[in-house]
Amino acid sequence: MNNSEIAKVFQDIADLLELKGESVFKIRAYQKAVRSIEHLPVELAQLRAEGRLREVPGIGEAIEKKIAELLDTGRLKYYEELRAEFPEGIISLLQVPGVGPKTAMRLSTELGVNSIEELEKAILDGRVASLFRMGDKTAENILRGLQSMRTKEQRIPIGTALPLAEGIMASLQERTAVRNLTPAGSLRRFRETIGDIDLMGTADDAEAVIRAFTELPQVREVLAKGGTKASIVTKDNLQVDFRVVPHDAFGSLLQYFTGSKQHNINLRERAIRQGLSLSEYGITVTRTGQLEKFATEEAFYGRLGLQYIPPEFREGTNEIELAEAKQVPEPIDRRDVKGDLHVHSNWSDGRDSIEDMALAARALGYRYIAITDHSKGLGIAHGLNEARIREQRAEIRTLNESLKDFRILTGIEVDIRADGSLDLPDEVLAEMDVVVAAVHSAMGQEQEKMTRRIVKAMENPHVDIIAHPTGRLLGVREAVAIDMEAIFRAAARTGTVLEINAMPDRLDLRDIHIFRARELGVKLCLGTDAHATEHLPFMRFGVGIARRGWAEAGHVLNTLPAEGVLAALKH
DNA sequence: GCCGTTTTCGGCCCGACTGTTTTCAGTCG
Repeated sequence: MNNSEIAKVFQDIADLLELKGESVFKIRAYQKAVRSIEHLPVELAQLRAEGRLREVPGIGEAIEKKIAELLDTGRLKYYEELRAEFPEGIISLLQVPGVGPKTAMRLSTELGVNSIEELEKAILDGRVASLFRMGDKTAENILRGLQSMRTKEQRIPIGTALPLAEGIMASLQERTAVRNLTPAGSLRRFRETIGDIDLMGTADDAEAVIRAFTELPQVREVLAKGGTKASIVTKDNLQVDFRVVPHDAFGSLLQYFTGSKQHNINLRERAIRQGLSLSEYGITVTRTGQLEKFATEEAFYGRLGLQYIPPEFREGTNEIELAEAKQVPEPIDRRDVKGDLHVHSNWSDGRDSIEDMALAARALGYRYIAITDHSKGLGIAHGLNEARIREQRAEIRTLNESLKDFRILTGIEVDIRADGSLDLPDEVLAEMDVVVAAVHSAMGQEQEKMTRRIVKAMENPHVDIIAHPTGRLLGVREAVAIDMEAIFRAAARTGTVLEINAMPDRLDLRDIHIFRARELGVKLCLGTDAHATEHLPFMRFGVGIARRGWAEAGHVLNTLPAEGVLAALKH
């Protein structure tokens, strides 16, 4: 079983224990284990083999045993017995906003409702409202939750959410005197998908800013509106929560609403031991009841004796311990990136000329790009054969003579065939500045074959970079079946660079892969896979995901100047 | 069920909102 399957079992256990009315601390322990496992950069099976399961925060004696049982047998007796105590389907009720464990249990025992469909029926015929301590409003609230669950976009990719949030922030800046306007929540932590957009700001006149927010042209519906906060649904069907506080309390507010939940819980547990109590309003000294306010997050963390923790690190792993020891890494910044190593042109399936791509890249402050059009095997993308490759190289040479302070590297995105061989002969690859290799076909191969295929490509001395290593497309296509640990080890062994593809529907490698690859000494690079000039700025998404993988500038090849990149590539 | 620079036992994050209530339980973030 893999990590997400095991996490799912423990999530179910936590839900079932809630229905059962077990100790909230026990439930919280399982939930903590789930979150911990979800963010784990290594498979549990491997940790167990190394005898290191107990090093994972939230995994103790009991959960360690359960993981072992799941890994050995694929089943868990405790889980099966627990499930047998409840009607099938009851857990699904917990997915409905407004329905918690108490309500779910009553719906099941008193009304025999054990599915979303039965719940809807029971609301519509009035049975839910007739329950003791329930009423029309509660029933209606649940119905609304049920409908929003169906109609609302679930989690949307950050590539969609961030521009929408920026549009709203720009409108708000134009119309009001709001200050410190910034995203919070998962958007600020740069998770690859976002549930709701959270915005924070400060103002002298909070009410005026809130009012302007609810009257923005993007607004379709106002869900709630008060003196300091409001929630709206945009015309894109996205919920946006906005909160405004006085300037001097902004630090603690932003910290609180950035989360993650587990990070905040860990932070507060630690604060209690220091005799402090944390909230969005500030830090209270328990002994005196004195509330201290913080205008910045730096000051807030500083008061707790901690180094500042970048939002992308705040997932409740070991970031607080590192901040205590003043050993938080300095994550890569967009300004560190000196060039783009994965760019297409109209020589294959790109839209724009090489010159236009180069000029656009230079305008972004880059010193170089690598033109990596597709190879001939990708007929659908007008892949290049040997003859056209030579023509393209001549054009690049001419352009390089006229471009000042900028260099176009010659390259190719060569197709990795189903058997791991490459689509172009070694002699042709040898003449390139940069060889990027990628899988584009036969993506359904079984894990062992796919892993061997990519490892074989990495063993080719001319292959510098593996592009979008897992092949996933967010919300469209799952990652190919592949043994990532084996890929990382082969990359480290052969000196092959793994790409962090910045295209917002790819973000591949993903955060936990970047984390693990780094640990194993794998070189990384950033590439946008741009097929038009307006794709070049997608670099910021790649940088954001790299930061979530705790990557520093030194881990990423194209923070070097062009000569440095060429010197570091293996061929 | 986890965990420890107070503890191997006795703690365990904090506040807001809502609805159905006469003081609070349930849910959410």
